[in-house]
Amino acid sequence: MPDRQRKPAVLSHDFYERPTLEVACDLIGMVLVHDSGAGRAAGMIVEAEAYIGETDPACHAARGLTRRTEPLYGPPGRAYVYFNYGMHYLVNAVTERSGVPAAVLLRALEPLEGVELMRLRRARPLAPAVALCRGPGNLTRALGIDLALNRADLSASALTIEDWGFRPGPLTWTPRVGISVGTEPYWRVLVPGHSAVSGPPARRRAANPEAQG
DNA sequence: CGTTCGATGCACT
DNA sequence: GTGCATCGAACGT
Repeated sequence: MPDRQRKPAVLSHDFYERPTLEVACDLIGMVLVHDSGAGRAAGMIVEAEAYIGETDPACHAARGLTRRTEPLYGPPGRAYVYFNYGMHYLVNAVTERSGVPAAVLLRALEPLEGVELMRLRRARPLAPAVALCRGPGNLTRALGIDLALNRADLSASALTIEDWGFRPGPLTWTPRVGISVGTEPYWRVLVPGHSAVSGPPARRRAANPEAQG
């Protein structure tokens, strides 16, 4: 667990109302917290991806405004949660400003609180703690995030993102993963070498802190 | 170590 | 009917 350097502070809407790539890298080290009836679970964000506008072919807004993509066009600082592959919920933080469809997909967390609750929710409760929130589908499962939290206010709801003072070192940017278009830009940001980052073990080990900033 | 593939349900055309 | 911003088990090497 990284050293905590200050008391938790919930991120305000201003944090999200900025260029999406800035928000994406600044989210690394922040803490996603879900306070539910079942209890509290939280983890530090170690991997994220930016999806930016209707011209980004991998962004859900590439095909325009629909009922599903409506939250992307809404105010920044809200959650955009959707259901994928028939079994996984994925959570994004909406960025930019109203009318500009953009968001940051949260892909992996280092568990900090509620590890036992995460185990109860996960399909593989015996996995090492660091693997409980590795991958975008896994982290929503571990934190109990589903469509009920779509459009939730990330500054004032059961689902928040907070600054606990963690400041990971230099970050690495790579192409986004799991998509068939829009793989050119390096819009995935992560803590290099962190064992909670998604992907095969070889790739996680291969990352080194010198990679890039 | 690597790759392949089934599960599973919904939004959108 | 098609295609997913996935996961992990089951294989092959």
